[in-house]
Amino acid sequence: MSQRKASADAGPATIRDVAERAGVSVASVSRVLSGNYPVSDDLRRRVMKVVRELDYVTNAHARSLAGGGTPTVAILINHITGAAFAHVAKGVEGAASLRGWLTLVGTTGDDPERELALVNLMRQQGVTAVVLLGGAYDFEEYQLRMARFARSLDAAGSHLVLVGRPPLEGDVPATTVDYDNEGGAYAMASHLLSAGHRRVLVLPGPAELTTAQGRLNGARRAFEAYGVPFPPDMVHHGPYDFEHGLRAVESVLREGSRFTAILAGTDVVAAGAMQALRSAGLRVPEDVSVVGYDDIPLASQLTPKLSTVHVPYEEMGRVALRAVADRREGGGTGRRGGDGAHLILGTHVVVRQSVRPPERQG
Amino acid sequence: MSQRKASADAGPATIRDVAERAGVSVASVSRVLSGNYPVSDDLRRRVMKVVRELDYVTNAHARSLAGGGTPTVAILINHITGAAFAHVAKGVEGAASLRGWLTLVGTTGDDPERELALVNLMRQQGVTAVVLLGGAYDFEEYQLRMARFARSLDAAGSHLVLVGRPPLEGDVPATTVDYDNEGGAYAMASHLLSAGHRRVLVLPGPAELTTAQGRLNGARRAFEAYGVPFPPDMVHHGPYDFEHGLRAVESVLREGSRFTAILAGTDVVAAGAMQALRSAGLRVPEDVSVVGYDDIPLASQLTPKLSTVHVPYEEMGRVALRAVADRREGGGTGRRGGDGAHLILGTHVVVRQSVRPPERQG
DNA sequence: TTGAAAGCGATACCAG
DNA sequence: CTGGTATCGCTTTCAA
Repeated sequence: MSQRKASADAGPATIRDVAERAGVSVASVSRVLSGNYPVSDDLRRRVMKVVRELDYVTNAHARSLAGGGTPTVAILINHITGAAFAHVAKGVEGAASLRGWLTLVGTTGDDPERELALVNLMRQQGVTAVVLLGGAYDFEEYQLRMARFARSLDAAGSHLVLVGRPPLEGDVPATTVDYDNEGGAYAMASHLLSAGHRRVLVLPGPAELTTAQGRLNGARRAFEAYGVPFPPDMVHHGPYDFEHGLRAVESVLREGSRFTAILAGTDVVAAGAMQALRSAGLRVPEDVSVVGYDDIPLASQLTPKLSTVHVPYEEMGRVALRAVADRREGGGTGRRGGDGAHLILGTHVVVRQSVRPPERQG
Repeated sequence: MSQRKASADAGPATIRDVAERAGVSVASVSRVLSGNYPVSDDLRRRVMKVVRELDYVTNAHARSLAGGGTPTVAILINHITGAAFAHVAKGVEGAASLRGWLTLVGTTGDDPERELALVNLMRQQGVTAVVLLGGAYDFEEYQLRMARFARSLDAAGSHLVLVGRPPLEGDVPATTVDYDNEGGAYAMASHLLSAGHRRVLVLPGPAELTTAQGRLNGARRAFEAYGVPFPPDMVHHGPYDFEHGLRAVESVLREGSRFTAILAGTDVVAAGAMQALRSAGLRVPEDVSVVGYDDIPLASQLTPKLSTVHVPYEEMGRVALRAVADRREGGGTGRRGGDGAHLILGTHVVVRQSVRPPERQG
């Protein structure tokens, strides 16, 4: 039963296997593989040969434990489907892999319990940063909850990044990457108003979602600036989905309310709204103008092409990763380019073909 | 300067910190936390109290090294955007987190180099399984390449799962989760043919992509079965995107070729095609019938609603994860429910509103 | 330049 | 039930 010395060991090859077979020390193998230490060409050759023979790869866990380790970002999102998420994720993952970082993904399904569990799980994994994506539900404890996450992660040597969410108040170790949500809505609504629209159906999204609130506020401010009334009965909250846009417009049409334009909370909602209008025999933009928000590919694929607010999702992802990467480089007590930092990217209206002055409508 | 014994240690708390502060052994703390060993209520209470005070979480790397460790699946995909991916990912991630597994995501950007690098990276991470997603480019070395991956991963105690890709030939330790791609195309084409269409424009996708090849073959077989000619000039290859659908139809229209229906390789391509038809003043389905493939949400959001082939993407993700999970449970030398296994899920035509007999067209 | 040995943090086996 | 302790695979001083 003394088959322990056999080369047919169980499990993957270890650094020791490589060392023995190459007739060198484990330290040397480690040095060759890390590449951040001077080694003789001969040694390198011998080691690499064995590495190839054994198809050896370093055990990342052991490496992490010992000090080295691949930096890792974790992206936490409510729902993995949804174009906006995909683009932020693309930005994060792209920037991460560019630096040799790993990307983890977890979904919370709108469940605070799961969110907590995931943050802790990521803490266990020793991730370099945790990126929380997408609008947050504006419950009372949001600030406390996030502050707790931030401190927990910070204490574990990790860092919290909020993307597309409201920043944290006070001295909390977290970075926020946001976009000018309200400004975009203000500009979009202004576009409609300046075209002459006065009766506008507003479908901001879920009432409790911070992004929806911001978009609604932006619109309201624009109306005020134009001195145009903003009747509450023209605002219909609901999920950020096609179905909601469809149903909301159907019901408003059924009630007989008059409107010349629709300001949708997202492009997908706008698509649903357009569908409903079409079914009702109404043309866009001849009879009703429609605008969206997000500028996902769908917007330019609709007929007519949808005028909307461009949100730089992918760039937000890149910026988020860069923020934590820089922070890491800068390391130590140097200027901590991130703590409590609030980066805001711009939004802008993309004018396409779904808006027309009401004079020329119906 | 002797603040080393202070509780304000550097870095996160370790199991030893907890043990000391609770006045118990590290072994006991480990037992309480693992929960898979009998401990007294008193001990548990004391330990948990300290755990909360210190906001302690176990170091996943150390745990993995020592034997325990969270099972992890890695999803490798060409491009992270794209609805089909999102749904498979949802299936995998959902099934994974249900079991407490972690999900890693990496993108290859169609680059074989990066694919290799990622597989190795995952091997280092000691992931339980690597899921390769999406059609593969049918180059000569595909089989060899994948076989190599499979063996590498297998030797490292991991497992390769191919989703939506052709299975591996020979005795290779990999699992394939596929769908009846060709069958779906056959059925879809038959649907068009039985409606009376004879001149059909086919936009299968990229010529080198296995999924596109399968869809094209399915269509061809259907035409043969109906004794209808399948002219090469009615087949236009191109990317799986909106733009391609748009351009292809525009150019065919410009050339003056006649057709009464379009068989698109994906729903997105179909959407582009519909856009081009509309621009040309052609109505769907009155003038031209259009069908897609995939059945992503977009399909039912188009006007008219798109008839297409339903592919159970999310279920494929779930099945893929279940396969590796079962394999793991069954463990050891027991029946290895996975090696070389090839699971094929069904597809079916979803009839909506984009097809009409040609007699009633134009 | 290279080798020997001390941890990194947690698990699990072996005593008590 | 609870406490020591060897061990996992690798990195990194400290010597040679």
